[in-house]
Amino acid sequence: MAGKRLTLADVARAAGVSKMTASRALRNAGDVSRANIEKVQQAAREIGYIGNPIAMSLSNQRTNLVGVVVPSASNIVFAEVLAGITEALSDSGFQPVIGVTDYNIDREAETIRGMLSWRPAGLIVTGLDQPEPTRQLLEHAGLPVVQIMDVDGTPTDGCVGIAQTEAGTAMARALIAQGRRRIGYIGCDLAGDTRATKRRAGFEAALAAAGVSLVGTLVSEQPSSVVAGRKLTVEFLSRHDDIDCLYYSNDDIAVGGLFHCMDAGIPVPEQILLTGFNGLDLVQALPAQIATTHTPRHEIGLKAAQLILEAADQRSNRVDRMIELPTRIDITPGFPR
Amino acid sequence: MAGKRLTLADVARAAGVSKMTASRALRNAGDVSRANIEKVQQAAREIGYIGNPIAMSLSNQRTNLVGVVVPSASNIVFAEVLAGITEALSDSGFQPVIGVTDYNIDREAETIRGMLSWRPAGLIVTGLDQPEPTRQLLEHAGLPVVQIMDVDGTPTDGCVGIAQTEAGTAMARALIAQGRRRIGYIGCDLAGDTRATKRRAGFEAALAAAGVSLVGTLVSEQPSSVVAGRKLTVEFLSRHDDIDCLYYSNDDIAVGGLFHCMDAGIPVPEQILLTGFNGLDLVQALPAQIATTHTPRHEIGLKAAQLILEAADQRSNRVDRMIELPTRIDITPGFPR
DNA sequence: GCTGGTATCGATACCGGTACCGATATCTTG
DNA sequence: CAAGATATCGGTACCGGTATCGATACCAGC
Repeated sequence: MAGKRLTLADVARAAGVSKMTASRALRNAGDVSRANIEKVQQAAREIGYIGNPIAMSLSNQRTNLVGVVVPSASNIVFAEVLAGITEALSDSGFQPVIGVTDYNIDREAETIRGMLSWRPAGLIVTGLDQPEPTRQLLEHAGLPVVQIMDVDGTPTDGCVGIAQTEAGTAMARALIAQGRRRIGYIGCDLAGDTRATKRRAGFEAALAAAGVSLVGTLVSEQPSSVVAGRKLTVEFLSRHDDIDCLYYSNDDIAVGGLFHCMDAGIPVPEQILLTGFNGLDLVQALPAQIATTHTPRHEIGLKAAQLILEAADQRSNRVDRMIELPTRIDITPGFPR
Repeated sequence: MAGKRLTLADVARAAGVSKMTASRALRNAGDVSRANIEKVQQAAREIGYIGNPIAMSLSNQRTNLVGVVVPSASNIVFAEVLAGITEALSDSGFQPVIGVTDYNIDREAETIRGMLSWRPAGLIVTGLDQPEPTRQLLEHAGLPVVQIMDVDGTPTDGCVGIAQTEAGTAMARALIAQGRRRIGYIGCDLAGDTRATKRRAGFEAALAAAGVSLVGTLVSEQPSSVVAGRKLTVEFLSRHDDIDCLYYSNDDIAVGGLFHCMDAGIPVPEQILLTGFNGLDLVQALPAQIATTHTPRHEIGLKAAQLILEAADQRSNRVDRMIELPTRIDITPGFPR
């Protein structure tokens, strides 16, 4: 039943050695005879001792925690990034601590501050475009920081992501190559989501370079979802009916758009080519083709965590690496128009 | 710039008081004059002091952490539960620490053990059916534990979820009421996912009570996804063609099934009524109707976290409450057959 | 036998907070 | 004015580990 938790002193007593020797024995820290190592480990096992990471952290000024800051937990994209992070950390002895900001910069600053107070072994933060005070916070944190999702800018330390602006540009070129000219944009570009904004900027720039301008734009401040995408599409089409292509800020809303088109009898992609972003699993199974840009979400999480682990391994407080992962455009030709 | 981190002693020195007085002033712990409270808080603000939760935890034997153990991070269902938990915790001063088990019971035990070593303020664990050793671990953890998703069984402490078996039963009755008789089951029932198994059991039992038995069953050990659902449906239909209804273990694979039916020209729900589980946002936007059971995923997370907060608030180490949340069947009548 | 080296161990001092209790000063009260 | 109450402070001992360094024992070498 136990009263209080067992401490190292209990192990030491059970093994008939000092606390110090017990500590060294359990950590394989040397300066202990083989006989005592076994005696201590045996004793620890028998009484069911579990170390106290809090005391350990206080003592040696570092933890086995990795802070992760994402804007949304329910968005499947970040969920997959988190899965990548957890996978990389799973057998390393490190534990992720997740913070969610809801795309709110104040909450982001607060979350980061809260995490730093725990002196984690490293920090993974979404995005490159924190406001200056937050950036300072990261800069002077004195621990490895990896910013993820994005490489369009200057990271404070490490960085793993994709070229967002370039992704928008590439898709614009691909759509033009498909012969599309009357293109609309529909987005759930939350204020805090600079990635979507960058893609859109790259997209519009490339269109302009080809002498094309957007027929119309519809931007919502709601979080993206299939339902939202469907509604936005209805609204957009009620304003602009002469359209041969729609660029959505992500797959979720593009899929919503597709569902509307299917119900409305609009041939996709023949009449309207729908374009999302991310390359979600879902997209491959759809009963009609939509274009998308595949992004390595899982791998972003994986790499980011690996960078932290490497830095922690060599007791460095910097990562100082920038990793750009490739994206891939997936576009099935519609009938030529 | 800074050399090392600021400590309470620095604040005390700056304010011209003792460590103890500074500590009390910052916590509003009483026994401090109004003048000193302001002097200390002013000093803390000026030098930019951030408390050290590690030292604090070691000292008063409790943390502001809430451990959360889920089987999957990328599954949207758990992502939404996590969102609910983060929401409930967001302004409470508590932080969630998330652990992912990948439906592996060994990893689950290990994860829980790791979390307990941090002495969190509480623990939220997915499922009621941990193996005995793990159950013991929770039982003797000496802190509030809430098991979530499921109320079909005996919780070790608190519990927030839905009646899974009953959900299966209810859907079976609803389908029979719709006139469906030739029913098949398609599931991604991972070994560790006892919820899906319970629903299926309830479903089959209710069918049997109505004198109906499943035409066929196809179960996969892969994680569920839209793509998987589509493939499984193709396989199922190649074996059993005389079907008027399919019960899937969740919405993801049901949607995959729908997509196949749409491509294959099978009228849904007229010829085959498709039935998922969860009531995902996605389902409302589909271009064809599928039936589903709405589950309060977000609210499960919310309530679970609230229970932990309440217990932590009154320094209790138990929750001792069982909350069953309602589900709602959403079924649009197809043409009578 | 004495010296220096190596292996092994434990006492002590932290890490950065908080709980507890005693000390001091001011204020009441009879 | 003595005695007790109240408000406010600080010293000290923890919480449960680890780093450091000195102590001890045993060995080889001369």
